[in-house]
Formats: sequence, structure tokens, C-alpha cells
Amino acid sequence: MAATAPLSSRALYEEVAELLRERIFKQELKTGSWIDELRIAEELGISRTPLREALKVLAAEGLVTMKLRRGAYVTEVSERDLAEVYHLLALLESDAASVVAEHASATQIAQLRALHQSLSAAVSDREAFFRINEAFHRQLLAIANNRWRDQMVADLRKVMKLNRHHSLLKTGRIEESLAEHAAIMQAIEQRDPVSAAVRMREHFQNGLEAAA
Amino acid sequence: MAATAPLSSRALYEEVAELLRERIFKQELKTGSWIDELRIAEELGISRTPLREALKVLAAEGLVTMKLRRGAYVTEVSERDLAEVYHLLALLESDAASVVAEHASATQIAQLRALHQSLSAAVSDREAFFRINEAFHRQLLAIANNRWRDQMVADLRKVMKLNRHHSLLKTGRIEESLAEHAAIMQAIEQRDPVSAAVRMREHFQNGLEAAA
DNA sequence: ATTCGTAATTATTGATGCAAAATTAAATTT
DNA sequence: AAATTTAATTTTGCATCAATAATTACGAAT
Repeated sequence: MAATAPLSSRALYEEVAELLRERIFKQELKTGSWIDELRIAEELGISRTPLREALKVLAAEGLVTMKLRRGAYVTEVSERDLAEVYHLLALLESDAASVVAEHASATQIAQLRALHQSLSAAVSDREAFFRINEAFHRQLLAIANNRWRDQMVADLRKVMKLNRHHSLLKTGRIEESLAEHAAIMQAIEQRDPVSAAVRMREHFQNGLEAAA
Repeated sequence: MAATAPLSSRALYEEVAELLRERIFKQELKTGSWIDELRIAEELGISRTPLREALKVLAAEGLVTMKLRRGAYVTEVSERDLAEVYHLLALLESDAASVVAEHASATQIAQLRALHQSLSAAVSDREAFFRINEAFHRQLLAIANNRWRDQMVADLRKVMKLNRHHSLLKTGRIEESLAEHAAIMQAIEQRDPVSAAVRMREHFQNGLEAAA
């Protein structure tokens, strides 16, 4: 036996949607290119029906664009699109930071502090730093506890990943990034929603890498 | 001839999705209820294939929830969900107001002012006031010019409409609402992004009707 | 030689059919 | 009589099939 076969855990169209996302993010399906239903269905050993359903889901997420009677194309994201999406991500996460500063329990803040300390300890390991950084942002959103925002952030992140420069962290910004995180943590621990939002926004503004 | 028949302008699954949205908003498909594929397909005189594709799109929008091997259900939105969605709408529109105050051209601001004056003239006509109010918010978003935000706002508004109390305007708040709009307009004309965002946020906070 | 028109090929879109799974109802046993 | 198990019905989910529309290539005419 090769890989795990969770054939019945999710519907096939969801499995296919997830697989297509991966392929799009890995640029195996190139930006702007046409998606050959027949070819992919054959390759996956499935029929075109669940594939078509998956494509509609991806279209609703903005990853692919359906053209009438022309099929599905991997959405092209311009630099302008990236800037727009990044702006919204900054807005949503800033608001999340604000909400957390105002409403989080002491336990939840302790969780965030623990993550922040792990982050501090990982300055020398770029890989680990990136991973813990992501966990911190995830945890912040989880505490802010707004499932609609979570969905939107998830979708926007997917769009960001369409671009080959999808790292939200510029190289050589580890130290600066950590300092910004410290400022955010401080604002949260001081229960200062406005400051938390401002610090998070600054963090995003600094984190945006140079244009392509 | 009766109505226009744009049968080939959009794909069938999109037509069906739009029709299902209408039925959900009109409570013809009740919140939490199961959606009978066979019945609806027969009723519309179509096959299940485009209907199922439409249901997946609606699921991605959050209007319906797909349960594995159990079919589609109209999403139940709790009071908490409504509050969360409303919070995000306020956030996104506040940011849009801020962007408009900072970047709009004189011509665009003149357009907004014209709409605002129409609004002032419609205080006695509740129906017209509601319509122009919507146009104002639409125009503001259009000027802010961020297609991803537009998409998100559109989706969130759909979710708001799932609730029977979906009017964003409390009865008897016409005058207050107008005054708030005036404050927003003033901030925009003064090119004050921070004030524009704050005024818009206040406008939303006041506009939220009493809980069910 | 270039352009316009027509025909053929190719791929999407919508319909139908079949199998697996879940729920409901009925029957048997304790 | 109640509970558990089994059978039957209902419905999802996937595959195959047919038809429509679009693109491309080829041919003829100007």
C-alpha cells in the first residue's frame, strides 16, 4: 500500500479541489493557463463530474476563472490584485488583534505569549521562525473567534499563494519581524485594542515584500 | 413576449444559483431545512448536474452547508453569526471610506456628494431613502476600487439577508442616519481618512437593529 | 496573396443511469 | 411490550452519454 486512502472521509470533489489548489500553488498549473478537464480526470482516474464540481468551488474562491463555454483558467493575479488582497489581510488581522486585546481571556493571552516566546527562540532557524510565525497568526485569529473572518482570511491567503512571491516575510527581516511581534504582544497584554491594531498594521506594512 | 430570456448569457448552474439565492432570501427555502435535489430539479425542468454545481457554489458562499452523504442544508445563521458578519461589514466599509477620503478624485467625491444630496431630499420617502442609501454605499465601495473587498462585502450581505431582520436600517432612524452620512461626507471632503473610518464605523454601530 | 466563409474537430455543458450509503420501517426475539 | 436487527426505500455521489457551441483549419473568391 502506498499513501493513506481517506476515500470516505470527504467527498471526492473536495479531495480534488484540495489537490488542484496544491497544483496551482506549486505552479504545476500555471497562472493564466487553461485547465484541461479531460486530461486531469484521466490522470486522476476519476470522471469529469466531481472535477467540474471542484472547479466551481475553486472559482468561488477566486483561484480559477470560469469562462462561458471556454472552461476553467487559473486566475491571473496582477500586482495590483496582490496589493489589494494584502491590504485586506492587514485590515482583517489588525481588527483581529484589536478584538483579542479587548476580549481575550488571561489563558488565551498566555497561549499567545507562549507562542511569542517560541518565536523569540527561533530567530536563528528561519524555517522554524516562519512556521511559528504562522502559528501565532493562526492562534490570534482563533482567539478573535469569528468564523466568517477566518474563512475570508483563508481565501485571501490562497490568492496570495497564487503569486510565486507569496512569502509574507522578507528575507533578513527576522529581527524586525520579531520586534514588531513583541510590540503587538505588549499592546495585547496591556489590553490596548487601538494600539494592537496599529502595531499589527505596521507589521503588515513592513512585511510586504518588494514588488515583483 | 414576456421577460427577457438570457438563456445563453450565463451558464445554467449560475442561473440556478441565483434562483436558489432568491428562494433562500424569500424564506421559500427555510433556514436549516434540507434541499431536495430531485424535487427542485424536476420543478425547474433541469437535471441534477447543474443543480448540484449551483449548490456547491452556494456552499462556498456560506449560504448552504453540505453534509457528507446527507445533501445540502440552508445554513442556519445564529444571532452570533449575524453580529460577526455585521462587524466585518462595518470593518470593510469603514476601511473603504478611509481609502476614499485619501485617494478619491474630485469628480468621484462630487458623485458621492450628489448622492448624499439626493439622500437628504428623500427623508420623507422611506422607500427612496433606503434605495439611495444603498446606492451611496455601493458607490463608496466602487470608488474604493478593490474587487476582492467588493466580493467579500457581497458575500457578507448575502449572509445578512439569510436573517429575516436583514434591514440594515432601523425604523425611525432616517434622520439620525442622514446626520451620520453627513458626517461621513464631511470627513471625506476634508480628506480625513481616519475620521471617515470612525464616522462610518459609528454609522454601522448605530444602524444595527435590536437583536431578534 | 489576403480575406472571408464554411466545414470539421474538439471541448464544455447538460442529461441520464447506476451503485453505494444512510435512514426509516418492519419483524423477530428477549 | 420494548429493543435490536434486518430489510427496503430513499437519496447522494460518481460515471457515462449526448448535444451544443466555439475554435481552428482549409478552401474559394476577390
